[in-house]
Amino acid sequence: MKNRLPELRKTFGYSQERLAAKLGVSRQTIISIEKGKYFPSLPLAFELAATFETTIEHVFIYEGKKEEE
Amino acid sequence: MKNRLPELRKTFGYSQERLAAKLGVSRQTIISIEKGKYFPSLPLAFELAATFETTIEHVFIYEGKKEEE
DNA sequence: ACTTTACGTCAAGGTAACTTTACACTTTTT
DNA sequence: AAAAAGTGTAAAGTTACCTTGACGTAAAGT
Repeated sequence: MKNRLPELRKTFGYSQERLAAKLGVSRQTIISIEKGKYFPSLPLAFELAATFETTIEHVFIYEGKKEEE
Repeated sequence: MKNRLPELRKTFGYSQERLAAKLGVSRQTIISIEKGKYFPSLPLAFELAATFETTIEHVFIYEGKKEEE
């Protein structure tokens, strides 16, 4: 799962801290998601997409679980 | 957070059990998500959207952060 | 009537997402 | 040069997601 968070965040002029505050999560959460440590919850993914005025699919690039069944 | 899971699932002719098997999750998980007990993880949301050949935004309707039930 | 299929609840337990706090490094600003 | 802003790591704790298993009900097939 790749994500365009760092680019989008910079485009919108947010620091990690301000973005975290805007979304109501911790800075650690932003860092961890940007670094791919784990996936955001679906609500947080929606909030992120809304913040950057786009879709979840545009922010997060899901490459598939493993192989298709 | 509403979702169109039951309708989409029926449209594609899946029982809860077969859908769960296809996605590699338990039937409980499908039930809980359909009933709105909790939100799916982002990867699972992607898998669901892919299964129903649409977008996450079409399957799940997010109404904002502060929502009860 | 009985078995199967489908949907649902409840409960105990594990793991992943998220939190808080603290510390370290680099770059920018004063 | 010192402070401030921005990014990063790590540890320990809480909560949300997901699991397995048992059980109940009702509809549809033998």
